[in-house]
Amino acid sequence: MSLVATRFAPSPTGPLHIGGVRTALFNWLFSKNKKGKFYLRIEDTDKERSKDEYKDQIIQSLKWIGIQHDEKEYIQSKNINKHKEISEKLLKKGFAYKCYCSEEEINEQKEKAKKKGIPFVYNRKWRDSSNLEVPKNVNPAIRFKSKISGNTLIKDLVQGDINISNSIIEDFVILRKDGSPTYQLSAVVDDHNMNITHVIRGDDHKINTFKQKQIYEAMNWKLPEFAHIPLIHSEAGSKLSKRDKVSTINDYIKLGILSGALRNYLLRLGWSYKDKEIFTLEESIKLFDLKGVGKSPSKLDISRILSLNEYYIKHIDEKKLFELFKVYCEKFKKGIDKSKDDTLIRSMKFLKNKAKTLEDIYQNAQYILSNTIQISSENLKLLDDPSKKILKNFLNEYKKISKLNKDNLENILKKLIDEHKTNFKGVGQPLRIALTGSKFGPGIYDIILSLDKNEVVERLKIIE
RNA sequence: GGUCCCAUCGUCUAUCGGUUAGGACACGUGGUUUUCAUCCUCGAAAGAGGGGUUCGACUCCCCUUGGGACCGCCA
Repeated sequence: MSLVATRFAPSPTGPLHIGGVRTALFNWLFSKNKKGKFYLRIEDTDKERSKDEYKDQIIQSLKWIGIQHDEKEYIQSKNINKHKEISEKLLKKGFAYKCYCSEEEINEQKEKAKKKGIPFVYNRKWRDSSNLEVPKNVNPAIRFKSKISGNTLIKDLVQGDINISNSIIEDFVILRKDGSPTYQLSAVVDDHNMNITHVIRGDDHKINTFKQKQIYEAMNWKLPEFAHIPLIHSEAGSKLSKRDKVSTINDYIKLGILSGALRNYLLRLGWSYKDKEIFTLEESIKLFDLKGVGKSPSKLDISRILSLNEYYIKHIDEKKLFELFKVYCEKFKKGIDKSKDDTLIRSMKFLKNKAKTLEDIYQNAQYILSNTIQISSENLKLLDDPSKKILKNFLNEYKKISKLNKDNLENILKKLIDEHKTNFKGVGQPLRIALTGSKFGPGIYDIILSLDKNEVVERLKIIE
């Protein structure tokens, strides 16, 4: 079994944030690069906090960004019996023991440790309990018998060699008092059963590797490779929190970010390949490796995301862009009337040139989307009598045209500029305001050409 | 506090002992343009500090400083 297998193992206790998405991406990319498998495992052994809605959110997020897991997602809680079985084995083999300490006792130890300013390590009271009296009516927790002396070395594929003294690893709990397995046990058992070859996860799991390695050794199981990737920091500079405004995929979808852009951004956050900035999905699969992953944490940079998004908006197929736009509007704005579809599809080619996000397209397409044009009092002032006269003349000429194109329009405008002894702005601005209500927006020819002829007439008529 | 990790422009990063330290975003300038943009030109911008090793260090080693992670019967 030399087939590479990676997994992403989130706990459904909250919405997945983009740090997690990046971890999933790296795992997925790594396995696909090696023509291996990528699994999704939902770690729901914390029954109190796990929720189905979060599980769905996680799966949706991954799907949105283009990550597809092999086979059906694994639900960790379904394997609880297997985990318990292993715990039993460890107990029998003498690698684990029953701990009858009460919560109060443990808390007391923690308090003491805190006061002394030393790290809390469980005092291993029940490790060798031959002369202790087992209390009645107390369910024990099962603790793993960690090594007390010596050192352990982990060869991390990203971080390099990490060496720590075994004495700082406490006798961690593998089975709770209520008989349920903890993460340390479940993760190892599942990784082993799933034949995971590479565990790629956030830096914050590094210490767990030293605990988990001991379980592998006790069970005589093959140790997978480990790679701990640096965390993503918020713009403020600390670990990404669920409270950060832009931390979940949905936050970005709401902003009008395209999945390709975010995928590309996340890929380049902590990983690089020479000077290359833009990666198609195929390229990223082909080029991804763990060597390119940096060691230092990186900060989230929204302007970079926006700029990448701008690139993707400009380079995506226009029909496709329209479809995405439509979905975006349905979800976050008002649904688009079918009658506008053709106009919008045609207009994408210039709308996309002034947009960093789908939201920008929405703003610039207002003159198409809404049937009534709102003109602010400030802009209304710009439509003075001379301007109105220009508009009137324009309307007359415009009506006469049988076949509209840019050349025709250009001729009319030139003529008007001449006749009224003004410049392009003198004609263009009133036209834009009358047609769109705004001083800003797409090119005036684009606007006129994108609108139906009678629509243009109607809008100009209103200006009296 | 203990343990571990990290350290190049503001940000993401390239450099695998010898470079005028490169690219991208953001920023500034100039130009094209029909408004806003786009686009193009040019520019400013970095090896945290101190010791070594070496003919030569951003690159290797040590210390300091700074930042981060972990220290749950959460995952």
